[in-house]
Amino acid sequence: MTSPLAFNAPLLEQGHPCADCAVRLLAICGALNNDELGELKQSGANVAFAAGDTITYEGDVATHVYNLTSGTLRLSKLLPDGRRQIAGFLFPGDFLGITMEDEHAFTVEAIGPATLCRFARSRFDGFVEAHPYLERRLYALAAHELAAARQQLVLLGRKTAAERVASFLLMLADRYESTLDALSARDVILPMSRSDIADYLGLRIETVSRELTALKASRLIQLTTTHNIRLLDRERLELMAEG
Amino acid sequence: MTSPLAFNAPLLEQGHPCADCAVRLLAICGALNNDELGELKQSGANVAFAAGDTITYEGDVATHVYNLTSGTLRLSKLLPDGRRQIAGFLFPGDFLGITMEDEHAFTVEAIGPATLCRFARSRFDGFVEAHPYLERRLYALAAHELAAARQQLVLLGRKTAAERVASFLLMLADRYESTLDALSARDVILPMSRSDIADYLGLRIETVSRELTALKASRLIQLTTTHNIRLLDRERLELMAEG
DNA sequence: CGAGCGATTGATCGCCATCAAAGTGGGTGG
DNA sequence: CCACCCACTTTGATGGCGATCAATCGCTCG
Repeated sequence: MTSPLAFNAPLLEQGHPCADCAVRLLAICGALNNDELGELKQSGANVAFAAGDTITYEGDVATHVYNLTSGTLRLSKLLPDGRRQIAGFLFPGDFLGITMEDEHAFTVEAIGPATLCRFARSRFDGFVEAHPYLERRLYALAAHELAAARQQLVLLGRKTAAERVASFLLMLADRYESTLDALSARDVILPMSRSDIADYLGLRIETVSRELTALKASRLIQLTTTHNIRLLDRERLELMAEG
Repeated sequence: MTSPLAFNAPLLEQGHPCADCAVRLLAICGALNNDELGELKQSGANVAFAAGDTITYEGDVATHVYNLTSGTLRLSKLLPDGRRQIAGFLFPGDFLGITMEDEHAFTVEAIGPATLCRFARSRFDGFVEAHPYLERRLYALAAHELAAARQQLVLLGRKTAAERVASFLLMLADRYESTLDALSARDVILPMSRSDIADYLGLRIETVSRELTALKASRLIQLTTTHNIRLLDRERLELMAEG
């Protein structure tokens, strides 16, 4: 899971190809000025995916990098017998393609309809080389993702089911909080299914469901709909998340 | 867990401060020529730690970066009630300091006696800025660590105790295999205690011990000493590691 | 209105944790 | 040099959390 790490950037003139991009100030584009953005855009293309579509397969050659402009993605890995672990979710503004390997280490799928800004890896690499601060930005993104992944190691290695679910809700809330178009940090939208949550938290869907029910019974959350949760007592939720 | 990612580099003249460094070709130093290495070395200092010493505390301000020259380190994080998760181990040649945050996210401790090459973060950052390919190298390191951490997520989220222990032994073997001074990929040295292994694998020490005993009984490994294991059937071990 | 899928709730099972005790080995002091 | 000590490891007995198996609910869409 990543945070948008928003940047300040000047407004674009009308007609610029990125002028109406919702995530222009996030991810890597926020570090670029108009001219650079135009230059980069020339080698990019908008691509759309439907719910459930696969963007990249684990093991495939990594020919492109992407910026997620709308929707939510999941990064997952399968064991031979079908057990699945979701390594993280990507939200609008997130960059997809931090790797030095030739092959994708994870399968990336669209949870709902999603649009991405795609660049050929070769051209992107060349562009990065010509813009050193982009390199630094990519490094910062990688370092940030690394910290998040290691935090998730603590969750998977040592937390109870209740702690995992509480942590997950707070993570999502923080994520929305740091995003520009957040309604409120209290109202968390879960774009993913219970199955996705379970595979992210190292649990089964029944356990996720039970823990959510328990949180509701304790008046810590309110299940507005299946995919909308209101945090009623953030403080107690934080205590619960950390054991 | 990281791999050394060795580089080719010219021999140093006698008297160079890094001439007798065992890990000069690994980590980030391998990407530098003599003059650059000398320049970097001027701002660095060798520091030694004893078994159990803490190099950095979780939450402390990150004032330095390090290159591990000898020994093994563990990166760990504690929950308020004392539960511990080890996020990874560092081996000679590994770089310590991939972060964009001001504070250390993890506690780093020496498992046995260890020596490190230390640099003030401010000076190191300046040096990196002046040497763009170092920046790229750091990015590659971060990407590599990220891939390793995400692989560990699969282990912690979805693997059984037996699979975790088998995976761990193979990871260590791969690690030694890619290191120059490896005796043989069959003979794995475990510098860390059973407690460290358990906290890395999300298990208890009793379970680690039991699984090692079981592997021995199945003739998959041989416990030369408590901290030396010989892999007798790598193929079956690999099957076991992946479920 | 009915079909079908995802989510919830309930009952039972099993893996690994926990509690407990014995074994082992390395280091120190007599 | 040896005996003791202490920490680490191994082995054994039992228990609990979350998985598994199973049934029902409820929403969405034809």
